[in-house]
Amino acid sequence: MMTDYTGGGYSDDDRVSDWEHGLPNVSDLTPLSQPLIPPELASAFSITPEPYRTNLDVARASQRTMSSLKGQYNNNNNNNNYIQANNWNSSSLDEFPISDPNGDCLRSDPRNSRKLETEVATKRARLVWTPQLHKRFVEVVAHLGIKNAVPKRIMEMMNVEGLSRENVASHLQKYRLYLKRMQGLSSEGSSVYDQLFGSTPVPQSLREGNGGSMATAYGGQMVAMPGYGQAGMYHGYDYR
DNA sequence: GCCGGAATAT
DNA sequence: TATATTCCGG
Repeated sequence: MMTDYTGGGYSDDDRVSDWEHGLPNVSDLTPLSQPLIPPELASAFSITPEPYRTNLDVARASQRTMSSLKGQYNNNNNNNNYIQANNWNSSSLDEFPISDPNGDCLRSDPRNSRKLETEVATKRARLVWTPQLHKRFVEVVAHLGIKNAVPKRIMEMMNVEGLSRENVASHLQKYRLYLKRMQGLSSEGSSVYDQLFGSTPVPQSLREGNGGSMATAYGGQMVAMPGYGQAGMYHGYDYR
């Protein structure tokens, strides 16, 4: 793909920069959501008007384009649309409640800022549950106890900017599945899974709840979600 | 209308 | 598979 007419230190990058420099400014462009032919004009000339597109329509279309391009070239820059929390300072359970919205948290990472928020109604970027976030999640669930560990409460107590109730609900669903699965697999003693993945104990408060009635809801077994073990390694990154 | 949870979609 | 979205009760 790289051609060989790069000479005299004029690299491809330079050429791209020059090319980019000649591109029109964003403000010079007509928004895609705006029809090229005004509806009145279209009807006057018996032209079928373009379908109305909202900014959201445009955003989705462009997202489809980008993801199809991404799939086509399968490059390694695949985390551009993803939220990652790499610098989450986790804190232990006894430090609750945590109220540090401006700390080193989820959206403080530049990659987490939503693009073109004001210009286009973008869909929220897909959340990545890093080990830090997951740890926080588990701590909060433990703190709340099973009765109160519902998405909204968890979300509030996690106190992570931009984290939605839906994010939490989805993760909670999976977490419960793991708890149930582990319970089944290791009816007594430690299972193979514990040795394979390392294990995160089901927090005591999760078993106690507030009323203390739900003693064996999950059997008091050791449970871990794969990928969130204590080793601190996830997707090849060392988060410790 | 809000919410939680399961089912389903991407 | 991980996460998002939809669906259905309460």
